[in-house]
Amino acid sequence: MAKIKALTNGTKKDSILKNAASLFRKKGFRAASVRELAEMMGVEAPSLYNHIGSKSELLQEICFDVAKDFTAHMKTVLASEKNAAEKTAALIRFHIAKMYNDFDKVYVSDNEWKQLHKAEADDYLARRREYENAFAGIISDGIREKLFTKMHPRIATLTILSALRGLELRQQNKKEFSLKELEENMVRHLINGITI
Amino acid sequence: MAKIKALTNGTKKDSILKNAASLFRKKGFRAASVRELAEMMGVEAPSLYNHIGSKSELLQEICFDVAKDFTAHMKTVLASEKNAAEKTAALIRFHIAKMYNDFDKVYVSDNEWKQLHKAEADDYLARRREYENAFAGIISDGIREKLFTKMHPRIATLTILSALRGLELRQQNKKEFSLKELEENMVRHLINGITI
DNA sequence: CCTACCGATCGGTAGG
DNA sequence: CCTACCGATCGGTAGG
Repeated sequence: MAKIKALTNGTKKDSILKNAASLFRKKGFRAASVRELAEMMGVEAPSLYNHIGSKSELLQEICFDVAKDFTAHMKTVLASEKNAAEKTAALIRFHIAKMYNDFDKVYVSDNEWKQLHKAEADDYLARRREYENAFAGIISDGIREKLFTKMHPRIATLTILSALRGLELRQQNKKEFSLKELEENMVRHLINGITI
Repeated sequence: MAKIKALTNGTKKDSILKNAASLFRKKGFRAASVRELAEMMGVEAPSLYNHIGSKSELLQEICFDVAKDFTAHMKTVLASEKNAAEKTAALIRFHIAKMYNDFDKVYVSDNEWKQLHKAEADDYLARRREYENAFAGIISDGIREKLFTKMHPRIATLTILSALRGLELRQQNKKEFSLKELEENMVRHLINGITI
């Protein structure tokens, strides 16, 4: 009765996920069809179901993989000896590098998570809120330590995360500036803007 | 043969557009159905077609209405006597106010324009690029006038516009801070960050 | 991995 | 403004 699931080859599943992230980014999750994804993989649509459970599962794996990375990094930053400004800079750099090196997945996670099924979307949003609260906490520390100017920590958090999440790093941008250049400019801009 | 189109009542069409913007923002354009929109209006789906040409037309009107507003504002700023820092601040304030007062439409325009038909998407993107070029030009002026620090004008533009476009102003945010507070904090953050 | 196929949903039209 | 309905497309399954 139950179909025997092929052993997930690892490489194969990764390849599907990579193509899915690219497709979902370009067209949006709802506009992207499983048939198109199958074509990218060089197989017929039903064949994909030997490797995936559903289209929605692909989005889930993309979103929660990315969320896990950011949450893990936040944990190490919070546990570090850095001061608030250094912590903020480390978080900013991580966002930029992730976006630069793994654009499709991060972009899809940031922009298509609303297409997750309700339970997963709620879970994703909860993690996101937790991340934002931790971020705002660091900003508040910075204000208390007199590193940052007096301001609304939530707004500063919103501003920084908005700038980082909204980054659209097309191929053309990558020709205009390097990752290092992007990092240095953005860190300065976003940190100096709130530094005393 | 040709159906006689009901006179666009104005109020009615505006009401449809408002509901469409709200629906498209919450679910995304592709996931939002004409049937749902009809339900919001209290009619059956086919009845909507006495007021609209197509679902896609609604997205077009939302996106190009918003684009027109931003382009028009850019024109008046460019023609003003302000210096580069003042011009940049004026642009930032306009973005924030628009986002605050017309969240659904601006959000849909920023996040769903990719769902426009190819010709319109290309047109929209071209206008967006023009806007970004004008913005980057002002930043460059600011650097030349020694108001802004030496930096990559494209990256500064990307950072500012990304922060502004990515703003998600839910009801909850509006309780945490006022429009004025948001404006003052963000303008300071994004301008001080590049000011000498 | 494929062929054959299904039920659901969608945008939109005909006709009144 | 409604009822009735259509062609297209979609995610996914059966069965081999």
